[in-house]
Amino acid sequence: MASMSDRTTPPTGANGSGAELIGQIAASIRRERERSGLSMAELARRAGIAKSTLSQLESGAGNPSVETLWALGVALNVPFSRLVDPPRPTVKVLRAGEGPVTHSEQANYAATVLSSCPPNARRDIYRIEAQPGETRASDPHMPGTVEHVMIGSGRALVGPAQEPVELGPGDYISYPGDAPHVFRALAPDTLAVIVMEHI
Amino acid sequence: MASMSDRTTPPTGANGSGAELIGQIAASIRRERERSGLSMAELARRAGIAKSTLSQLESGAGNPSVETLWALGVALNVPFSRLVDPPRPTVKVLRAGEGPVTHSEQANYAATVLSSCPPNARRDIYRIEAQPGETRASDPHMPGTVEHVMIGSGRALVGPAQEPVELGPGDYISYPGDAPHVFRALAPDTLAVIVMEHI
DNA sequence: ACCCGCGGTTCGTCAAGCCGAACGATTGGA
DNA sequence: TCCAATCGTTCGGCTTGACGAACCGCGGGT
Repeated sequence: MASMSDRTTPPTGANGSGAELIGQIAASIRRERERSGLSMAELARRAGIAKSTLSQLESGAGNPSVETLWALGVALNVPFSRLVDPPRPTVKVLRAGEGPVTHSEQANYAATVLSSCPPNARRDIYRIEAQPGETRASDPHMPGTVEHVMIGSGRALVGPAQEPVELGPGDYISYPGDAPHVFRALAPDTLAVIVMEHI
Repeated sequence: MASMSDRTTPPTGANGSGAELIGQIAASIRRERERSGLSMAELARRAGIAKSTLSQLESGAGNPSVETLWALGVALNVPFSRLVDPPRPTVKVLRAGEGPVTHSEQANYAATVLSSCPPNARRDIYRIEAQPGETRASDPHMPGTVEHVMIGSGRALVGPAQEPVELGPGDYISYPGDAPHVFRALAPDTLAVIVMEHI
């Protein structure tokens, strides 16, 4: 079980495409609107669209333009993606020892994927267990990527390749992941979490 | 500076709305298409749309329907949201001691917001430093929320309220955040990271 | 030189989104 | 009871997105 995937907003391809999509949007809009207790007229007014348009959208007669949908997202104060992809989650536990296959392994470096998104979605979570040794440099990832690192125990030198920062237990750093960056353990059994988000 | 916000895909409202949006979409589509080395004709074919449509979209003459945009997302194998919101990040460091104002503080519990998203976006990152004591129960958050917890040091009982799990250093768990759940430290100075994502 | 294929843009047509207004249905107050 | 306000739906129209075909520009093969 190397993947441990959980879904997000992936163009899955296994998607019923058209009708399926607008059905979800219709349901999502109605759900979010009712959740925030607005009437169609009020929501339409805030979003700057005709209430007739909104009515048709919620009734599933759809395929709105992105501007329209965006306006609704703004008015509902809800991230765009939630309107096109409603989800439901589950519980997962991963014991310290049992890496579900340690993803990337090198002499002094062991990373485990805790939670990843399908093909190339929005964020991955890694557990890093590292031993002191030479600097481990990562090539830039997708543009727009951000990495968040939190040290659990030990010490590490981490951050942008040009100006890494020394961190200890409880320390946190975030930096662009689309530029060269490094991670080097300074103490034995250094434990860290890396959240890599692709935005 | 309780916020430490970084942007994502929020209907920010401070958005140049129309033209701004379709401009971003135009750029994103072109960027992603070229990144995957496809020609307009080929991408249009895979997405099942007319290449003329694609041409107009990339040229900024836009406001595509969601179906069209979704089809492109599928063909490009890229999450929907990336097509409407490209970002750029910065570096931030937070030393163990210096909570930027410890966000939520109780006798045996101290949570610090490491990284949060505007109003109600997609994910927040917390650092938890807890002392043994009574169980700390969290009310459900937004529907669709998922929490990821990684223990850095110490021990803690964490998970769904009905069936929490005991975790030690390096242990990881994820569970629905829209249902009641708990976090109880079992050892002094228990350190944890919580990634809360709103999907 | 010629032609064929390919990448990208432009044009004319058709369908569909979006809009304002008008329409039943329901609720609450004078 | 009647009126007014609100909520949601439905109906012409104007606008615009999506499509196919035709159109330039280019390179490679014969």
